[in-house]
Amino acid sequence: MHPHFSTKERILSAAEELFARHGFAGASLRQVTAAANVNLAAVNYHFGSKDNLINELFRRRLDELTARRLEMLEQAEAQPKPTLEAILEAFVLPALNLASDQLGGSAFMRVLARAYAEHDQTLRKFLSGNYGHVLKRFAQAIRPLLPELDKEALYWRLDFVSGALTYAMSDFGAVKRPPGRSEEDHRRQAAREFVRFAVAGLRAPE
Amino acid sequence: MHPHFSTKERILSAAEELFARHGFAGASLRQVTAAANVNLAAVNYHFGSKDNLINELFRRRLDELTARRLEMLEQAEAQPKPTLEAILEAFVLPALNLASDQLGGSAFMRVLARAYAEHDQTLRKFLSGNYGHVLKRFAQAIRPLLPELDKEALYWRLDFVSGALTYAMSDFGAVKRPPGRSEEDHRRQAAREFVRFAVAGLRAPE
DNA sequence: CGCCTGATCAAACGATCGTTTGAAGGATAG
DNA sequence: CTATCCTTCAAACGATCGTTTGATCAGGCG
Repeated sequence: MHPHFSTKERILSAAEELFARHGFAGASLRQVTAAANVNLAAVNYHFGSKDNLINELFRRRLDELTARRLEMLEQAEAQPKPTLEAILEAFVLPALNLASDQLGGSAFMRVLARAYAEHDQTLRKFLSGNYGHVLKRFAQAIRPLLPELDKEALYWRLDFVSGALTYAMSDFGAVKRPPGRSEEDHRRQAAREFVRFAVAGLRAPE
Repeated sequence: MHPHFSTKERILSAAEELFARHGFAGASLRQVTAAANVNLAAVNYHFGSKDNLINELFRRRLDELTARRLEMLEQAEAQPKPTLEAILEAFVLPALNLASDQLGGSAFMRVLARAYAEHDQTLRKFLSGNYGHVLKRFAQAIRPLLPELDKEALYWRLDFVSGALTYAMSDFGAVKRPPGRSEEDHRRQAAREFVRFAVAGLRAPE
């Protein structure tokens, strides 16, 4: 089908789409390998197990996503007067670009939202162990810009922000793309609306 | 185990907890019936199928939740000058009460977050068909209070609000209840923080 | 008592799950 | 050419899935 993509990548892309649609337990390796046009045994040959396939699926996207986020964050902090908007954009824009630019990026965002709902220890441990430092890093960056907010209130609001972002980026919501607008415009609109919303929410008077 | 609870209710409660933890496909009926201390066949006898058990699980909680929300909304609208805060509280407080007061309410909120991630048509159709009118009703109530906001922007922001609420109430977040504070105080604090955040976000200048 | 009805039970149904096996293919190096 | 290594393949493994079956139990009523 796609001879220029390797077996591993075909499996990862098919898994991304099917896990997004049916969940990790709900999509079987037989569905995945059938969609990827590879043999069933290829998953265990290349990835060892289904659990490890899931881990590699996240690693493929998150390594680059967190790198871009921290990169933009440092650029924002390097400015003489860093703004809350710039910091939030450093968090939102890389995710938006992943979701709209890259093939299957939208499916990955839905998979990511599923990961938040997983209380199984294996995946949670993997994600928080490898990527948990990013959220803390952003909290540190935001804190001096909201000195009047006590620590607990800030954490509350950051929780609200990440919840809203995850939800909004996963296409779960009611806002449908109008027929006349391109996918990219739709997502840029979403990012603009989201940053406005989040900045105002974080700045709410105590 | 709980002789004063019927078989149906024991199944519903056990399913709520296990579906919250492992997902709909990830938790088996054998796990559910074992946790509920009932026979495996009891699920198909009382509910017909696993899918219908899931539907009834939502119906048990959502009927009362939406009733309380609409009730509080009408009270807020009956005031001479309805405030955005009062309307949002009508949306938030019943959910928070469910999550903290009722046994298993917290698990139900996590199940609800999972439902948002389900793109399978069966559950989505059931939920939007039975409870989709509530969000529209709240949008109608909020709209005259934010006349400067165009319709699309309002829907965006309401999406963010429900996403933030869903994730915040599902214990996915970082905010844990401090040891010295009662559950009720924690919930009231969460509601206060959330309403402040949401009001400010909704009122963000265009 | 005998009869009926609804609930619960152990057991089994076929289907599907993740994983493993051993053989076959296909390219490269000596 | 043969030998080697990586990959792919069909087939099967035991386990577990949702669902169904038919027997058994308990209680109300004539």
